[in-house]
Amino acid sequence: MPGLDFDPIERAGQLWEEHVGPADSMRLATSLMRVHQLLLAELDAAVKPLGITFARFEVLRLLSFSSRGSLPLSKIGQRLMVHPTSVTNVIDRLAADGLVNRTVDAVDRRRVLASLTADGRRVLDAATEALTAIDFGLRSLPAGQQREAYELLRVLRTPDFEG
Amino acid sequence: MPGLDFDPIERAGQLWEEHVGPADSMRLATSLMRVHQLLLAELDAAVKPLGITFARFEVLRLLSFSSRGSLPLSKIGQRLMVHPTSVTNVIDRLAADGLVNRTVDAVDRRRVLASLTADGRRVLDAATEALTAIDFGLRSLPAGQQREAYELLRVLRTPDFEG
DNA sequence: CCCATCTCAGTTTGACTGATATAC
DNA sequence: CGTATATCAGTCCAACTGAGATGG
Repeated sequence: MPGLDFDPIERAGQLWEEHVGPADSMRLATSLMRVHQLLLAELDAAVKPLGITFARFEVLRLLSFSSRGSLPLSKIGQRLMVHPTSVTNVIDRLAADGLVNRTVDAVDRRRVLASLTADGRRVLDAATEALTAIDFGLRSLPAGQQREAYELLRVLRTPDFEG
Repeated sequence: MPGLDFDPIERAGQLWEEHVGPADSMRLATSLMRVHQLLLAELDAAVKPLGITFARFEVLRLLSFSSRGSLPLSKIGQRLMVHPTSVTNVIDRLAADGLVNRTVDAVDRRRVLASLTADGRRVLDAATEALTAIDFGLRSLPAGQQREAYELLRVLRTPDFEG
């Protein structure tokens, strides 16, 4: 729809080199911002018919992968790198929609455990199908290059896992 | 600070392969979300002492690169891929802080031109220095790999420029 | 007592929708 | 007239800060 006839980030990079200096990091940072925006819009649109966002899909997926079928909110926050109050918020919404249950951990009653409901499982499966069908918004990149990009970006995530 | 002793996205990818199927696109999409979050937090923190966000920095930079020294809001939206109402919003804030001026285009009076003030120029220069000093949050990646990552991500931006 | 866990209230940001005024 | 430009009102989301309640 919009469609410029040139690459605006490439142009910004050229001007940066003329007026400021080396532009590699500025170009990549700007590019990451824009790719994130495009990707998130596409992923959210894909799961919107199911009444969730991509962020909520990630929570449902994490719960489905847990061995006990439930996880304390604090662990969800650690795994998804989400702020404690944000976890409370997203679980609030998922619970209001009947996709997860909240239960107090009998062993440590400070903890609240979240688990998938039957509806949550159904929504997760449908979302998985919808996202797989669009290759997570990345179909323009062959699988090999997806792996290359993943490995490059992985270095930038090392603060997450003492790497 | 948090610091898991494993890579949570790598683990999610392994479980995805066991339970769902090929995980390349899921891993890259999740990785892009997380890298964006880390990077934006660092870039915003770097320019926060100047009273701006990274998004506002991008507007100031774009204005400084324009040949006339001013741009219609519609053009700003096209170049930065920002929604019209978001442009109005960000220019509102920059104008309230005295960093840009708004003037009506004498040639086409539907248009509003934004231009840098002297203060805006000073803030832009300081922000440029602050961001360059931290290599735009990408110092963990050598310049060569920054270019590789940029080229890979560029493919994902082709919807932006009919490429 | 201190610390961990979760929640609540409220702020900031950015992206969006739909409607409107103005000018070409 | 229809179209383009900008704005306004209001929604939604996510991240955050600071404060508090509860339990180990």
